[in-house]
Amino acid sequence: MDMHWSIQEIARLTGVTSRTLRHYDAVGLLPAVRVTASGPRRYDRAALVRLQRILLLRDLGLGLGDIAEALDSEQDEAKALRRHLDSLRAEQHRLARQIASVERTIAALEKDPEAKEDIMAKDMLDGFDHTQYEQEVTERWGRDAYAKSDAWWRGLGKDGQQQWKVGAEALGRAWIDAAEAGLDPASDEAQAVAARHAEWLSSIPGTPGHEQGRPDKGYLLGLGDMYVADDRFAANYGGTEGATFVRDALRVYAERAYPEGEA
Amino acid sequence: MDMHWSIQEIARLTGVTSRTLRHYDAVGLLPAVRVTASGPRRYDRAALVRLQRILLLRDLGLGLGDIAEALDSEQDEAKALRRHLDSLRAEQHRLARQIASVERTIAALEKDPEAKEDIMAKDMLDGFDHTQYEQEVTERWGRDAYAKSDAWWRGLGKDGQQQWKVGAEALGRAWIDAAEAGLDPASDEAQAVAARHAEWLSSIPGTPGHEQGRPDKGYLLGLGDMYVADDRFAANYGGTEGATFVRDALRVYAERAYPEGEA
DNA sequence: GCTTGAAGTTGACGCGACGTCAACCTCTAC
DNA sequence: GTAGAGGTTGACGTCGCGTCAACTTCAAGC
Repeated sequence: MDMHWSIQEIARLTGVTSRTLRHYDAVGLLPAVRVTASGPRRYDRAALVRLQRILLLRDLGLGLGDIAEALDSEQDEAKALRRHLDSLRAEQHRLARQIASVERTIAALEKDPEAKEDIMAKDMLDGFDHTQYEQEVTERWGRDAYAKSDAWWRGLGKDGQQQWKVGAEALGRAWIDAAEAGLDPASDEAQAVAARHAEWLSSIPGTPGHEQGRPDKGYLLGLGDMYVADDRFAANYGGTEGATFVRDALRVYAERAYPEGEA
Repeated sequence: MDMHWSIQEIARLTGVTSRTLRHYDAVGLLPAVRVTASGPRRYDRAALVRLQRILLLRDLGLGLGDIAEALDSEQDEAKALRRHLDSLRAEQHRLARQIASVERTIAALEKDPEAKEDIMAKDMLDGFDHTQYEQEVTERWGRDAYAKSDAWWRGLGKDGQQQWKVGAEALGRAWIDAAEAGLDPASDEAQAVAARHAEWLSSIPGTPGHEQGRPDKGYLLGLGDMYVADDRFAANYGGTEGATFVRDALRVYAERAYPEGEA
């Protein structure tokens, strides 16, 4: 009645490779008994039972670290499994959103094959009329602001205009990602995007606050409302709900970045 | 009108880190222009456009290698995206199955908390009555086969019996995984499990074919049918449909492993 | 001229769970 | 003696960068 098995016997028995067993030994997940320091590994019945539990949890998708925790801290496999389940569900939602995005992109490519350049990397130098926003900007920030802004725009030149638009695009993607991920507008991730947004705005000459190196608080809040209210702006942030997320995040950012008494 | 930007400008513009840009340069995905070999990297408008396409595809979940292929081989972004979509869907199904498994395991743990040992690592030395299969084995393979088998079983001893059961468990998991993955019973993966199954069977003294080092062809096929017909056996392979998968895979294996004329 | 700072450069390690050599030892069988 | 089976210990590769570390270069302020 043998009291132990060789590494190959365990491997054949359980269907894992001997390399895997050596790895589990190396990381301490399944220590093997050794006669001499550098002699063959031997496994006893207790090891075999432990390996079975390891494999069960591994099949359920847990990482080796989590498996070690669950097995060693005794009594909370269920807790570990529930936590794991949450992360699996989150991953599934992420996948679902990604699949939807890929489908939309494919559909757009198929609908208008010639639009590839537009979709894949809109040059945006054509088809974008900066002046279409004249009324909004003028009404909200005064004729002077628009005049400065338009002069700024024409003064940028081709490269500068593209630079501005690329920044807007990148921010749009970042906002959409954050909103679709279901983040809290007050979360660190969302606030980091808000900070990028503010920095980007203040880099534009002619915008209120440009001289101060950071956007005017009222301007920031007003922009947020405008994104939500106007579909043309909202489209840049994934529609009205995306724009709402942007507005909320900007509000939180404004409250934090401009303490009491500041304009 | 500047014709190029520094690495930091591109980073701020697009929201990626400079480390990422260096990486893309290093792997050739987005080569930068350099004045001297070890001087600063410079990016022009073409690079900026390429980077936008890279980021779009990256957001859709493609790997850098796939992105490089899609961008360089021109004209088949849609093809690359469709292939990617397939893998995303496969991953989603895998996740769904895994979630279901975790849920079942949690439910089992909650329903009977004391069954933890049974579920997590059934010792199986208790509660498993080898003799309950006497009738089936006897009827199908003759009283002599059962007598030899039973003598073998009792002769195994505690360790040997556990060894046998652990092998059966591991095979069960492998079969269930293969069946749930939607594999073809004739696929390489399924046939590899079938080969393990055959090897495991032939290792048992008293089974038809043990002396030949490989199971009797008829025995193998008969077992497959028995797994499907008898729920108690089928339970080891995830129910009737799992057992059906096992039977089909074993049939294919038998046809291939025992060419014409062989028994 | 000297210091400091900002921005750039090239390595190199780390992550996760092993697969996959490579080089070597040891025991048994012929 | 030699071949083969089965064991050992490294060490590299995977994927997409994050994160130091150590160094250079350039412009501004003292």
